Amino acid sequence: MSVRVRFAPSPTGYLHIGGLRTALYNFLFARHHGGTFVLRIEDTDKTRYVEGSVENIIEMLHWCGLDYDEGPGKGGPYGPYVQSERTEIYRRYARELLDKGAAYIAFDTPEELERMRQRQQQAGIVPKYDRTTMRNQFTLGEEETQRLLAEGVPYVIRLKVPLTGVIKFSDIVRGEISVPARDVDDQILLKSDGFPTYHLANVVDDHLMHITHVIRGEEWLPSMPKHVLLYEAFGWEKPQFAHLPLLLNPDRSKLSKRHGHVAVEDFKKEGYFPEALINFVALLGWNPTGEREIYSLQELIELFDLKKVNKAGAIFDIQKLRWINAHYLRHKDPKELARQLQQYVQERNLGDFSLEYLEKVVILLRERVDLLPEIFTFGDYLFHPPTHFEQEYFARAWSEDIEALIPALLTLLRQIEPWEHTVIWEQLKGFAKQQGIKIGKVMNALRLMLTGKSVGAGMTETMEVLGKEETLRRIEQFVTQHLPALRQQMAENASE
RNA sequence: GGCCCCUUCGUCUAAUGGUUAGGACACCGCUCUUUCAAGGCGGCGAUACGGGUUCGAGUCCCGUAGGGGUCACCA
Repeated sequence: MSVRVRFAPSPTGYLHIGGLRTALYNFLFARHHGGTFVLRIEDTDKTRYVEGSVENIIEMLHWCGLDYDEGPGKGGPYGPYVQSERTEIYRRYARELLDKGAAYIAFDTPEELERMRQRQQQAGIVPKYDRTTMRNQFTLGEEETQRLLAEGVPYVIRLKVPLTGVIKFSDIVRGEISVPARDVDDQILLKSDGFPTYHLANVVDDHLMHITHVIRGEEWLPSMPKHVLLYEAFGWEKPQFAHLPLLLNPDRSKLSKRHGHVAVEDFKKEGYFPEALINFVALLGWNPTGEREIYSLQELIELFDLKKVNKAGAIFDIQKLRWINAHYLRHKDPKELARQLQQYVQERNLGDFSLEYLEKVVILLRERVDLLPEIFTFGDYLFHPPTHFEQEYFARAWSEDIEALIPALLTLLRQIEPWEHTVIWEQLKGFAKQQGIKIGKVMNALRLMLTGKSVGAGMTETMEVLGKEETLRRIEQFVTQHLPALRQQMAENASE
């Protein structure tokens, strides 16, 4: 039987980084085995639905290269793939459970349930639905139940969990697990609004969609006994289960947006590459060798093995993500990067720059930043002449000697041909030697005049990218405009 | 609190019962050098604790401690 897995998010917001990891492992498992990857939307809670989430989930999965084979907008043999369009199915199966005696009807109001929990809490026992004292099929009797139903009194359908015995199941990553039945609650399967809860819908759909492996987050482990009971009540063969370790905040709690963003979309906006995000997230909880850090999606597919998934949760370390992103930044095709950079340029209204120019900018700065858009802050001077000059750097890099050399320097630069960094470098070295000055002093002065800041890419390379004309213009502008202003500032500071 | 899960450097992780417990991020140092990076080289740094099984335990068993998840007409 061929592998069929599903990613089943609920549309309550944006695709979460933890969701992405779950989706990724499902995807990798499916592709590794030549199976099918299904997307199913679990929107059985009308009150939590957020407009646009389905689109966001699909868009982000696509951006990451995790395209599904069956699902909303794509169809497939076991649709519909949106649970709110399948309510009839769940009602039918809930009725089947009723007929089989595996579930029962209950009429308790939310207030009554709340009071029950309070009583239990005060008595020091674990809150759990009490089948023997609440208002349900058993305490009310068949006749009364039918009467209330006929009257249209709201009701729910609950799972009839055995009072004794042990529920056992096995998990691919965690092995054998058993839970005493008395600790399992009589879960509501069908809500009074006619919608199913997760537990019913999930089990029914996984069965109907022929899912062979359920790969989901560890937060679902506690509800496994209920699901096991459901499969047994229906007489269905269970899929195999794999509960993935959680993604954690730095304080080891479940990953949340309290410690930074968690929406995949936010990482995209910040300029992370999907390859980097996938690469990073894949290695959170699984590792093929431990000796390598960089893997393409294709390699991940080839190497993926559910049995090697870790048991312990993993802290989401943004530092390492940045490092991986920086790695991709340094190894991607500069032409492609230039195209991306051009999009950012347009979004930010920074002006008109040719792809040719942007490619040079990328090559110049890619080793100095972790994220492509950081080029705009780190290398702002490549998009407009410097308007701000670091005072501390000015104090260090500027001197009377240097100032006296500017006319000669301009003359030298003007006649440099071709305007290439190796030639510029040789000429400047000769110039420094001839003037009896350290080359470093010349370079620092140039850096100050051309960029305004103390750190940046190689100076002669920067000059080449800027072009001769722009270089000369900036030097002249510095001397005529910025220098007097800087002097004045320095004087003001000194007098304070 | 009940139940369930988990525990190797600060972090992500590797290690058929036999390794000086390996790699990577971060940090530190050196190197390169016109600044800053990148790269190269090196350093720091871990089997939670206590018992047992075994010739031999990170690895198997038990216990303790710590952490997490979950206990809804949410998923």
